[in-house]
Amino acid sequence: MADAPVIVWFRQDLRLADNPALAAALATGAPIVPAFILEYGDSAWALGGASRWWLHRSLDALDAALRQRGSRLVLRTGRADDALPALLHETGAGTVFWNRCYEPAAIARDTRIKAMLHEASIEAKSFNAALLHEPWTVKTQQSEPYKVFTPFWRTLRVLTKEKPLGQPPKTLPDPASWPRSDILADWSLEPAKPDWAGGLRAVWQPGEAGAQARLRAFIDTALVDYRECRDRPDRIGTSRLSPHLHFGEIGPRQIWQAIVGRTEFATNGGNEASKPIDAAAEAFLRELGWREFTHHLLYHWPELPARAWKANFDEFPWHDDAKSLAAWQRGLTGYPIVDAGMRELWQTGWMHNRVRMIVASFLIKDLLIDWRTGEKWFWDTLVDADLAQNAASWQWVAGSGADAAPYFRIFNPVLQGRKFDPDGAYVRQFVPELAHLSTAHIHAPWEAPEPVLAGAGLRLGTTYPRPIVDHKRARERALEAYQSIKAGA
DNA sequence: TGAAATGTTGGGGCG
DNA sequence: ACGCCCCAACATTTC
Repeated sequence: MADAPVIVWFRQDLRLADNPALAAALATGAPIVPAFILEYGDSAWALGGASRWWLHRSLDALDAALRQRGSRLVLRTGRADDALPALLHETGAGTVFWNRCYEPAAIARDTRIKAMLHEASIEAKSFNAALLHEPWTVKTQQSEPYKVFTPFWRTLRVLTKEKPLGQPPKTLPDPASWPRSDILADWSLEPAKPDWAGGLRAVWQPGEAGAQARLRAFIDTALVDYRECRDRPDRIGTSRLSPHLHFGEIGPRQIWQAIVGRTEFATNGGNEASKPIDAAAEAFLRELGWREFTHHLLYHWPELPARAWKANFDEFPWHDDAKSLAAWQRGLTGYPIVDAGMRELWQTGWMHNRVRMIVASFLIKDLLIDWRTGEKWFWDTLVDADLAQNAASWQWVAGSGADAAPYFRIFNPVLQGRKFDPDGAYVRQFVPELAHLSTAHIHAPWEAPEPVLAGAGLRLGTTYPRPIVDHKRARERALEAYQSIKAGA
């Protein structure tokens, strides 16, 4: 059986370095058949449009990287329950390795498949490539999953020592013959008519090389100022690693190691400059901690994407307001910082985190629209759409989630704009019709005198909308609505 | 990982 | 000089 290959089933681990399933396959010395199975979306959380685009590019990149090592990526479609056994049969493989996914549907699928394979005397082993720690291993002293971030983080900080695995060898052992593979282009993951992905292509380089480049660029340029600039959408102050992380083009252990390694290097220098790097590194790793926290939450509360974590929010009197929803989605609310964010999302498949909080607060609290509506829109439009992150973050803003923002925390879009986009550069970039408005009025154009508007080539209600709600009144309305469910808290 | 309302203080104008 | 009022500026509390 020396020639019987091992199948490495790629899923959300589209990388070669620090890939435990691939490393385990290599350790067997057997030929390796790397495979990816595209499952038809039959759930509420089928791949969104932006994710499909990214996946195409990422699979293409993975295939290219494998081909540089004398291997290739075998593509199949259909239910994994059928496609995987078929591939095992065709290749004569008796072993399949994969890295775990932690979404409820994926856990159910993998559990089912593993049992089926064991039944058929096929060796099936899974590994952890996606998280710093397995969700079932991080617990409070009472042996409960953490519900509050800060104590979770304290524990995680101490627990995390693991180093990433290195690069695979220059050549992967290939099978005597390659099984049939689909043609990636036939999957139609990329948009064609119309091709709306131009803005995405301009910003992103999906794949492992792109992920590594982002990480290096972040550490070299933005990390020092991370604490000061992370909330500034007008700067490149964040890592922008989220889509790479979601697809597993880079793993959290690799990022952790790169940041900590960089810190030690700076500290050894013994100069003053090492201090801010330490603080910055800590602040950034904390965000990696939030990612970990949300994935653990979803593991322990599989209902997180669909139902309020705090049950009293089930009775919240949400508004069904198609017109306002459409204005929000298109970036036509009349609040420049909100509109800039929604248009950045539409154009680039991504939105700065600070602005995500602002637009989410606006949808939930100013428009009183159900957080699940926003969750679905983000799911379809974000290149980093991630079930755990998306669900936990929307519930965080709504106030219904674990360790969530208190319900009365309502963002004022004008103040948020002035504070985090002080020069209006972000608004001007994504809301070009406001480009010539002075900084003094850029976040509240309706307060500008008529001559100022005219001078900027603006006609409110025509070239740019008036605010679709009055924030002051919307805030009062939201507080009343929240009051109505408070009794059940 | 807010914002608004309310409370307190202290400087300066003014009778 | 003194008390009174006004109102920033800052602090606290409330939502």
